[in-house]
Amino acid sequence: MRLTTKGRYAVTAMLDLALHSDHGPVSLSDISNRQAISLSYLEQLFAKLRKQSLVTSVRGPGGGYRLSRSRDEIFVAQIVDAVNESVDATGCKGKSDCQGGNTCLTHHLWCDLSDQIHDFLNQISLEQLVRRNDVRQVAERQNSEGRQMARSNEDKISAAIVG
Amino acid sequence: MRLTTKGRYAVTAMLDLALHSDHGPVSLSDISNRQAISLSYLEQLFAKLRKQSLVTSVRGPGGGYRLSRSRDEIFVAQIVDAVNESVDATGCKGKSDCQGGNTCLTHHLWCDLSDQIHDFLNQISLEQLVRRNDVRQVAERQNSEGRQMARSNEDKISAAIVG
DNA sequence: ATTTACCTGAGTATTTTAGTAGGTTATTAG
DNA sequence: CTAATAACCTACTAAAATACTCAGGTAAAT
Repeated sequence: MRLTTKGRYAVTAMLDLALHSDHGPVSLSDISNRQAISLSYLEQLFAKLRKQSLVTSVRGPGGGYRLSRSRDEIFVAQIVDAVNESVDATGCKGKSDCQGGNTCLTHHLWCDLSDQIHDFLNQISLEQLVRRNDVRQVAERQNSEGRQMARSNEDKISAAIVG
Repeated sequence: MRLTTKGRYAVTAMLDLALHSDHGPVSLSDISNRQAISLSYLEQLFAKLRKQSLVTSVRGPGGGYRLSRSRDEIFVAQIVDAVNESVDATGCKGKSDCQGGNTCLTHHLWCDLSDQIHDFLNQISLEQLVRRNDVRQVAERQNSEGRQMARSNEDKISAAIVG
């Protein structure tokens, strides 16, 4: 179990999806605008999330992504694992031969730690996150900002035309 | 709290130090040989460990590093933090202004997760690690291999001379 | 048909990780 | 004293991961 910014991006995006999934599928460009994550990077992440059956996609106008199951059945650990495909916690690639054919000193140790962190993040569902007060508040603000965002995009376009 | 290979290297090295600290200071080249971590990389790591007062150094022949306090007073979380100087778990640099002056959706979330993982790793001391059976066994093997290592180095030297 | 938006793959920039090289300084064993 | 040892320091480099861009697809709705 590795914990890097990549996993954070994925969890943030999935949480955004969970927050807006009640009105049909959510497009990646919406998530991109709200969470300030580049569209192409989201596409890469969601390709992996889809392969792990965490989301389903709907093509065509009005399409986007949906959670593949209810919010209380999707856990943070699953999301992090989906985007960090190199799940080997030990650096030994699970082969126990990290150091000249033998297990390294902290091999078992890191397996244990990794398991425990994994268990911990596996108890936290999207549902629990959505219920958090701080998340709800930030989400509220982002929703209203979304409309302003549309305006500011027009500003950008006109600025581009003007020079 | 980030969890990468860098932190693992540091914990492995500190554990090696803990295992061999009963006969005076331990040199980085000893650790390098036993744990197969490059000397210069160890130097970088130990510079940080020293700044965080986790180890003390003794210069000159027979010198090396010592744990700054007893093994049951040094915790895995402290080691990981020492080498991952960018301790900001949120990516917002703790300023809560990660997204255009406002907190991002998962800001508080990642702070919480980070705290809990941190608490978890902060309960695990070097003393506990040293007591583990698997660690003792690997350490045993590495100690006997150390003597062989000296031989194989001579082989390398003679090989270099010959060809 | 055309738009929307997913999908794919290739490519780039930045950062982090890991290791090199080449020193200086402090210490000690001989 | 001096030669060896090992910490300490700086700068550089190679490789990998991360974050992002671009240029094209393809599928499904309007």
